[in-house]
Amino acid sequence: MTRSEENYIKAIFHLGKKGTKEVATNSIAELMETKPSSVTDMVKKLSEKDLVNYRPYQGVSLTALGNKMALGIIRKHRLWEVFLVEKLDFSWDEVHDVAEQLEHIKSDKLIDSLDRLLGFPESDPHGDPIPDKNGEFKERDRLLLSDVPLRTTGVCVGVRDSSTTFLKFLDKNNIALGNQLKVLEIEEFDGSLMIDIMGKRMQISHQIASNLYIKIKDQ
Amino acid sequence: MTRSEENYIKAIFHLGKKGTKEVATNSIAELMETKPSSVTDMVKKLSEKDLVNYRPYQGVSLTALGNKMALGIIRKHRLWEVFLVEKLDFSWDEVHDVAEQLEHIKSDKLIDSLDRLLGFPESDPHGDPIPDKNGEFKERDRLLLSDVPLRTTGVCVGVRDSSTTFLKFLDKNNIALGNQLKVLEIEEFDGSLMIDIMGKRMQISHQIASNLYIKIKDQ
DNA sequence: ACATATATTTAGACTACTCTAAATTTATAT
DNA sequence: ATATAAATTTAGAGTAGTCTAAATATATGT
Repeated sequence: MTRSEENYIKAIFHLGKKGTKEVATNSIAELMETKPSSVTDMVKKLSEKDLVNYRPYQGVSLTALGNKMALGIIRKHRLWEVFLVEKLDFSWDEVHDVAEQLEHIKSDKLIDSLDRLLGFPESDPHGDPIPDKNGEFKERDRLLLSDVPLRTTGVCVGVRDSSTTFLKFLDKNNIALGNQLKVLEIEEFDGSLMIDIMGKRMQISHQIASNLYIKIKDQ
Repeated sequence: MTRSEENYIKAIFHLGKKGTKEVATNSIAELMETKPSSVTDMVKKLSEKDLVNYRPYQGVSLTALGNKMALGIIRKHRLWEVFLVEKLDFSWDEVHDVAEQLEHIKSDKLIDSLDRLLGFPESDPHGDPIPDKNGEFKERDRLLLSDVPLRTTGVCVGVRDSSTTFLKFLDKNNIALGNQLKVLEIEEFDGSLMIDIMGKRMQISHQIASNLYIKIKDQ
């Protein structure tokens, strides 16, 4: 696969997970910051290679093979992210661009050794799960903070939005993965929450809560 | 610079070091396994960007800027080689292909952090010097084993040929960087040597000796 | 159901890089 | 010095990926 093909496969994978199975040409174009006509061309090519299912005007989905390829790329991306944070002291908002480049390096030995060096991590710095060598990942039983009931106690395990802006915001407010938190109040009017995080009370908007994953305290 | 431009600059750098300053179109083509006509095209392009000096039919040389770029790429290549060997347990004959890919990753922060992680190494697994951030490298005072006189004592510090075949040969014969050795005999007929390496006597051909660098024992 | 808006595809063109084949320049031999 | 060989460049074409503009298909509102 060329670099460009890999990027399309990855985009289709990400769009395919959330919501419907068939991905629209325009949404791929938007995510990849390219034109719909370019997407059509590439999708035809990927279809010839049996990486996607494509019927004109009906959208695209990954084949089993395409899915496997996507998982391989995501595995590499996320392992490199862990490497950058753990070994090279990158912050979690700095890793994405470099990992976008590193994910295309082709060498099974490299990626398996990297996995070993890092101690076979199960999630990346944003809390997203890392597929293993065979493309399997442990599904995390995590919930959006905005979806849990009052008095819920849990640990912050991931972010849904991993944009620089959001991550920097979390840093500024001392919210990090692994932090304990409890929902103290839910404001009906705007959906904002009063939470206790690591012993400190804090008001957060619905917008924030709906981009933070928590794992509910045992049970 | 595109990946392809970087590869040309690197090739011109390597060819420019050994021997004359002006590099021939054909030699670039041969090294890069491409056609001379492709070289001509690219060289014109690099010339426009002020990375090389080019006069038709007269050969090519790097400009100051081109040289700086080449050193940047070589720095990255060699640092990644050290990483692969030191951190991921690659053997010295396995690193080249992966480093060829990694050398094109663009991120100053990445490469400087990697340098730090590795403890600012001065040479790669083959004994070749690693340029620092400013493109300077400490010139090693090393000599080819085939060029030193009888009874010379020294330490093996590098290889001139870093092909898989040669490196595997050295491994098989337990010759590694850092090994102490002494020249016991020089056979006039074929230039072969009898050496003592780490306490073991061994006969090596002129061909081998002329691809091994040694650093002469203090003095 | 029909007009209109939106999504998607097609057609044709452009850039970067590569190639083959032919033309041109430089080097070499006698 | 001139013929011939070797190296190099030019001309023209091909591939991968992208784009714009136009054509076509699908969705939506009344």
